[in-house]
Amino acid sequence: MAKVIQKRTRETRARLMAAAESIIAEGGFEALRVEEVVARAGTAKGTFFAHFKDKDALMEKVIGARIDALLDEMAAKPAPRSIDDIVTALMPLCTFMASERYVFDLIVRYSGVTVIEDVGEIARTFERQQTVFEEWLKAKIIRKDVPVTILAEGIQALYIQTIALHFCAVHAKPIPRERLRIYLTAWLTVAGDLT
Amino acid sequence: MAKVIQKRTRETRARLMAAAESIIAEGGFEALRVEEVVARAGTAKGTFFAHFKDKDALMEKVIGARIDALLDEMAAKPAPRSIDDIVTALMPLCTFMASERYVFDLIVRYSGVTVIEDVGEIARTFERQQTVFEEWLKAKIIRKDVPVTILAEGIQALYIQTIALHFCAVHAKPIPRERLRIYLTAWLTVAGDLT
Amino acid sequence: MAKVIQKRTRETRARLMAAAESIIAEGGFEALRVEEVVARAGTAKGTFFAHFKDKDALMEKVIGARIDALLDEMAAKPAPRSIDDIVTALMPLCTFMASERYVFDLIVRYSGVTVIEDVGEIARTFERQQTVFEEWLKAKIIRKDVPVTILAEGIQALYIQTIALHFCAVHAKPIPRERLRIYLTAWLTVAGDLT
Amino acid sequence: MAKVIQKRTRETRARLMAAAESIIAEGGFEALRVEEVVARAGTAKGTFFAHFKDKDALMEKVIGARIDALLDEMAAKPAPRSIDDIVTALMPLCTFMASERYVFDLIVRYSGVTVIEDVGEIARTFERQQTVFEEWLKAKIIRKDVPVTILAEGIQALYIQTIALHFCAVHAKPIPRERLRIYLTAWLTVAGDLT
DNA sequence: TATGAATGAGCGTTCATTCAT
DNA sequence: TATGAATGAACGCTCATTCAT
Repeated sequence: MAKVIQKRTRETRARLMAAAESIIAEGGFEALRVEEVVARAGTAKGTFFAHFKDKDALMEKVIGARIDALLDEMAAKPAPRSIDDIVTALMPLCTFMASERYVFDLIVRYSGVTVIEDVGEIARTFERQQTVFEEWLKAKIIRKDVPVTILAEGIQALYIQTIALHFCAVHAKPIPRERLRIYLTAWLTVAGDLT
Repeated sequence: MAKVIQKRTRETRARLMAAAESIIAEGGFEALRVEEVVARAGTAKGTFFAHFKDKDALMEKVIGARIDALLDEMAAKPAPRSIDDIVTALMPLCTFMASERYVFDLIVRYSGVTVIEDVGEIARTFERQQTVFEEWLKAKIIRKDVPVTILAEGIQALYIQTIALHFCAVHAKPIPRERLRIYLTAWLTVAGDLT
Repeated sequence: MAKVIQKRTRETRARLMAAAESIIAEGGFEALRVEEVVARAGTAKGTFFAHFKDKDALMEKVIGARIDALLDEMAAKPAPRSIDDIVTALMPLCTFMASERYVFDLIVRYSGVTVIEDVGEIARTFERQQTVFEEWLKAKIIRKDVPVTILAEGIQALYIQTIALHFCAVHAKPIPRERLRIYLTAWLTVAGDLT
Repeated sequence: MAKVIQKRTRETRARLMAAAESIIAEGGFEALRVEEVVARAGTAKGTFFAHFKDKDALMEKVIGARIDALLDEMAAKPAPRSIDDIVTALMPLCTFMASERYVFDLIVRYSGVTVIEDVGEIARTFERQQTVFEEWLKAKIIRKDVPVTILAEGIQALYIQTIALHFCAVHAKPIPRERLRIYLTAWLTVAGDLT
């Protein structure tokens, strides 16, 4: 009995998510309006807020799913063997995060756990990123004088810095992978050649 | 005659700034409302926007002044001689930037130059930071395999990451200077001892 | 200068009121929607709430105006000379107040002054009613053993009771003036003949 | 078997009523939420509406029970022998009805019979009130020129008016029994002395 | 009977920003 | 420069009631 109800709930939520996805596909994340979501999902507005605390909670779910998909791909491929490989491996993630200022801001805002019991979707993906990065760093090429955990956190700091600077500049697309390469070379090696 | 008008203008602007400062002193940056500012300054709302392009422009002015004051202190002291000294020197800046989520977000958003001709207050202080950091790095202790400019940018990336993680955690004050020290040790030396 | 602005304000408010009146004329008070008012007035929603605390405040204004108009008529005619005359004179007011359950409830709720400094429109008309009633009662026909003020308050109590009972019964229109006549005969004379 | 089910039904209903009573005891009638009632009763929302037509039906039950208890006390005492006695006898009822604006409004709304077949709890107590008042009025002190039924209705009108005015004023507790005394003196005697 | 997810329609709010005077 | 009424677009909320299971 309880299971049946859960099913209906899941279906409604799925309809809401699908509606959100279609809106985002058409006009981007920033253009998403709650009113439009419920209209497309064919539900009442109250239903939306019964499923998601607020609009941001939905955004977290959608963005979290996207990042998860990217991390799946990253984890599926063989670990990068060089700094350049790492940069290449990071690019899809960077590209997504830099796709919209709105998305970047939202990710940065929710990238951490505010209260332990209540880990948000995005925060969860950031923890997963750490795992993926650490896996990469077990390869031989990397400096050994710094714990892998710290190196992984640094990768995050440096790719986020790269995106931040990208938004600051006069929006020169694409993401400047050269800057990211320089950062990571310096960060991950002890005698990097920076040409 | 022109001078008289300029004087009145300056006075109005000063009243607006003073009103803003007093509101911030009482309730923090986030609580500042334009409505409240003009009420305290005894001007009309329109007057506010005749003096500041928008609310953020006022915020930039106030925050820029604060950072400038901190940079003045940093520049006045002798250059730090060790990683630990650098961390210590960075703490006041980190503390201010971590004082409010709102302040941190705003600084990050405006830390870069969007359009060359229109360098904002905060962006200007970030350029000044680069100069200060580069000055520090001319001391002997630092790795030589990476250009000073890149190292300075990395310092920024890493102290910002430290603050970001600080906001994520369950707000364990004070700013975890230990994390910052580890980051900078790894970043600035080629064979740091991290014990 | 201030006068010019006041003029614009007055015009906007007039447009809002006119829009409200037209909606009420078409569908009654209960059917009034704020959204529809601002749509017809051609103003923003924010403007509505800048002029009226809430929807009820607008209702008070409109209903207050209606009652004032009725009181104007009542005051313009010669004072009633008999109980029957009084009943007749009261009927337009009763009819309006009984026109919609929504209107009656709203009038009853706002008929008093909650805070001295903030006399609402409807409360004001109730004070005016007292004056009108007292004027009537100066005629000869009325009992002299009770102060006019008390008698006037009683008239209010009894016509409201009449309307309340009217709503309770299975909505037999029109307002049962017979019941009101009996009440007032008993209230205003010392030896009324009740047939 | 049927009996067993009836027992469970009765128990559920009792739990709902008890939950409602405890909420009212803590925060008053107005603060009662169906959500909270079912939460405390440990039932589902649907169950509530299987037992009570709507929220008002529950309110009627609770308020009706309170008024009945007051009427029991009134009926148990000897009939009042003077206007002052009547006022005294009415005070508990007035006090309860004036305890909350919400209660007063709800009672006024349901005090009459809307459809003959469906006499609500509150309407029933109002009919009972008539009987009690009429019983009182059979005593000698009262005017004889008006039928007892009308006098009883008038008592209702006037004590309700008293409460209404009480809500209007700046909430001067307690209920102004002096005003009620004046009203009833005028209503029930032919040559009342109001000094 | 019991369940509880879904409904629904409108209200009030927010508050930086604009613009006619 | 100064004024301040007007803008505006969406958000979040309310919460009694319904209905399919």
